[in-house]
Amino acid sequence: MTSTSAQPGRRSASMKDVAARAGVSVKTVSNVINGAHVGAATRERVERAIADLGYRPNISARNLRRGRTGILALAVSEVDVPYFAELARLIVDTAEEHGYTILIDQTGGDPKREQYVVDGMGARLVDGIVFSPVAMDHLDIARRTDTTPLILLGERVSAGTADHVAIDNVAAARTATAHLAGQGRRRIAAIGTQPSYAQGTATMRESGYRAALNDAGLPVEESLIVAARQYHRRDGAEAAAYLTELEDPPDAVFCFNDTLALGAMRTLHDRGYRIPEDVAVVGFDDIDDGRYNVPSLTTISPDKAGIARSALRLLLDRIAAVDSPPREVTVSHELRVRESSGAGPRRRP
Amino acid sequence: MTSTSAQPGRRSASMKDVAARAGVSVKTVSNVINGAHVGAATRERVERAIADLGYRPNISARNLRRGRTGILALAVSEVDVPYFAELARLIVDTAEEHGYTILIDQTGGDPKREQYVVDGMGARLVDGIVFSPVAMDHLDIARRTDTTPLILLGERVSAGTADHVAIDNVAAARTATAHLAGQGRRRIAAIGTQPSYAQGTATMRESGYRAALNDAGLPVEESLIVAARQYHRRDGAEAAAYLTELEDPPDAVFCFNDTLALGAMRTLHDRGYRIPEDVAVVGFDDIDDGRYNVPSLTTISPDKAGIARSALRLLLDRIAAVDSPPREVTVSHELRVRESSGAGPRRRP
DNA sequence: ATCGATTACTACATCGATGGAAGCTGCACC
DNA sequence: GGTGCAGCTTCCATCGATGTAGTAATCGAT
Repeated sequence: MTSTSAQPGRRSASMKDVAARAGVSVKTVSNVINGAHVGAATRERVERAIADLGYRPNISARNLRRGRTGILALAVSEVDVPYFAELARLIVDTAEEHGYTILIDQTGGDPKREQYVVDGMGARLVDGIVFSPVAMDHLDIARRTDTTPLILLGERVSAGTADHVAIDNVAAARTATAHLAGQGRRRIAAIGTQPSYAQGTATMRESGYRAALNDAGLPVEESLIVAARQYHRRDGAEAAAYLTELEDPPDAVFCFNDTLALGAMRTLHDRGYRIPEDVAVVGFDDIDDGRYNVPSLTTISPDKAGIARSALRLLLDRIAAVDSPPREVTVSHELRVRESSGAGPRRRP
Repeated sequence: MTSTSAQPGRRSASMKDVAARAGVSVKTVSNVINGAHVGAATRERVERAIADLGYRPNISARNLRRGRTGILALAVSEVDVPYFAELARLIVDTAEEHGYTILIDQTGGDPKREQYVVDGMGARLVDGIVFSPVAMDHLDIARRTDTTPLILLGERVSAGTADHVAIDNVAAARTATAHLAGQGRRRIAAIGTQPSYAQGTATMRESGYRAALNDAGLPVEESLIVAARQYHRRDGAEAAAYLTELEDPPDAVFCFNDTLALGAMRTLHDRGYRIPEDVAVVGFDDIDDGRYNVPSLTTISPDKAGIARSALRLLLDRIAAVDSPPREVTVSHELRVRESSGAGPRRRP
C-alpha cells in the first residue's frame, strides 16, 4: 500500500475522489477503510485508488460523524516538571496503545485555567481529560457542570466527586519519615507544605509526616515544617537555606518531592553540611535525576506506569459509561533507600 | 455570561437548539459567536440562550467547515528527556498565545514512527508539525509527499528541504571544547557521537569538537571519542566508565548533552575522580538539573524560548503560505561556565 | 422455476457550523 | 407612492465521512 504519487494540489483528495476514481460509491470506500465486507476485486480497486491519490481520511469529518475526537487531554501545571514529564511520557504511550492521542494543556496552577480544564476545555475538542489539579479543590470540581469525562490525579477527593487515581500519600509520607527516624534522626524537617489547600497532596504528605513523628515518639516542631510555593529546585533550595539558619537545624529533611530535595541538597552542600552524615534527605517521586545525583536520593517511588494505566483505564471506562459511579484507584508505591539517607557506603545507583 | 444551569442530558446543545430557544436562525447564532454584526437585542437574547443551555461549539464541525483544526503536533523522541520537556513547555505556551493547542507525539526515535510524522501523522488531524528527528535524515524528509506544514528542530538540512530551527551546533561545540582547552586541559574526551547518521546534531557537535582541538593544537585521539546510543544519563554513565578504564584517561569531557554529562559525572565520582580537579566536564542544553547539581554543570545554553518562538513563527507562516521557500533560523546560544569545568571556588549556582 | 436468504453495493440523510445569496424590515428621499 | 438603501436575518448548500434503507445480484433449497 505504498503511496506512489500524491497530488500536491491545494485540496487533498476526499472519499468522493477515491470513489470516482475506483468507480464505486462513496460508501463502499468507507467500507473498505473501515474493514466492512467488500468484494475482493472491488476492494483491490479501491485500495489502488487510495494509494494513487494519497488519500487519507479527514479526521474532523469523521469526528463530527462519530461524535468523538480520539483526543484526550493531559492537564498539568507544567510539563517540564520531571515528575509530570515522566508521567506524560507514560500517558502518551499508554494512550497510543488505545488509539488515542494526547494533547497537553499547561495550567501553570492558575485557577482560571484550571476552571477551564474542569469545564471541558472550551469546546468539545477532547473525549476526556486527565487532570492534575493544583488550585482546585474537590468542591470546585463537584460544582462542575460540564460532562466531559474527567480523571483526577494525585488528588484526595472526599467522596465520589470524580474518578481519581493516586497513591496512598499519607502512608507513603509516613514510611519516608519513619525511615529517617529509624536511622536515628531526631530533628526531622519537612519541606513542601501548602497551607492554602486543605485537600491536596501536600496536606496528605504532611499528615503522614506528623503521624510518623508521633509513632516514633518525636515532637512535632512547627519551625521545622517549611512551606513551598512551588515544587521546583529553587523552592527546595530556599527552604533549606531557611532551615540551616535555624538556631538548631534539623538532622534530616523529608521533602514532598524530589526536585525540592535536589534543590535542598544543593543548598545544604553549599553550606557545608554533609549528606547523609550531617543531614539525611528523603524525596518523593523517584525521578531519574535523583538516581544519578551525588548523593543518590532516597525517595518514595510511586508506580508511575500503574498511574498512567489506571488513569487511562478509568477514563476510557467513563467515556464508555458516563453514568457509572466514580471510582478511586490507589496505586502502589515503595521506599527506595539510596545514599542520601545514609544507606551505607556510596556505591553506584 | 455565567452558565446558570446545564442540561446533563446525553446530547449536548447544538447551535440549532440555541437558535430555537432564542427564536432566531442558526446563522444568527453563528454570527453572534463569530462577532459579526447582530442587533443588540438579538445578540442579548442569543447570549442568554447560549448561557442557559451551556452551549459550546462543536470543534469537529467547525474544523470540518473551516478546513483547519487549531492543533499542532510536537513530535520528539521522548518528552521526559529534560531538554524536550523544557522545550515542550515553551512550545505549548507559545502555541497557546497564538490560539493553537499542542498535541504530543513520541517517536522513541523509531524510523517507522518518524516516517509517520513526516507523512503528516496519518490523518489530517493537525495543521502543522514541529518535529525533532532522530533517525530520519534530510533525504528521507526531502522524499516526503505529504503537504502538512513541517518544521524541523535541531537538524542541519543541507539545502532547503524544509523549514528548520537550530542553533549553530558546530560553533557551540567548538566554544565548549575551546573552553576546556583554555583551562589547560589536554586530553579532552567527547561523549555522544552517533555514527549512523551523517547529518545529525551529533555530527555537528563532533566536528565542532574536532575543530576546537585543532585550533588548540591538540591531537584528536579517536579512543577519546565515545558514541552514545541514546542521550540518557545511563548512556553517559556507561561512556564515562569506558573512559576511566583507558590506560590514559582524559582530563576533560565534553558531553553532547547535559544528561550524558550528569550520568558521566556520577560515574566519575564513583570511581574517585574529583570534578573539576581531575576531570572537567562540559555539557550541552542547560537543563535545570545541571544548575543545581553538585558540582553545577558548565554547559552550552541555547535560547530555548527563542527556539520555541521561531519554530511557531515559521510554522504559522507556512500554514499561511504553503508555497514560500523553506527558511532556516539560527537561534543564539552561549557558554555558561559553572563549577564542573573549574571556574573557581564552589558557590551557589 | 420460485422463494427466501444472503451478499455487494448504491442513494440519501445526517452530524454541526459556516459562507453566500436572498429576503424582509424600516426609513429616507424624490 | 414608489425607489433605493441599509441593516439584519433567513434559507440553502457545503465541508467529508458514516449509518440506514433500499436495490440488484447471487445462491441454495424446495
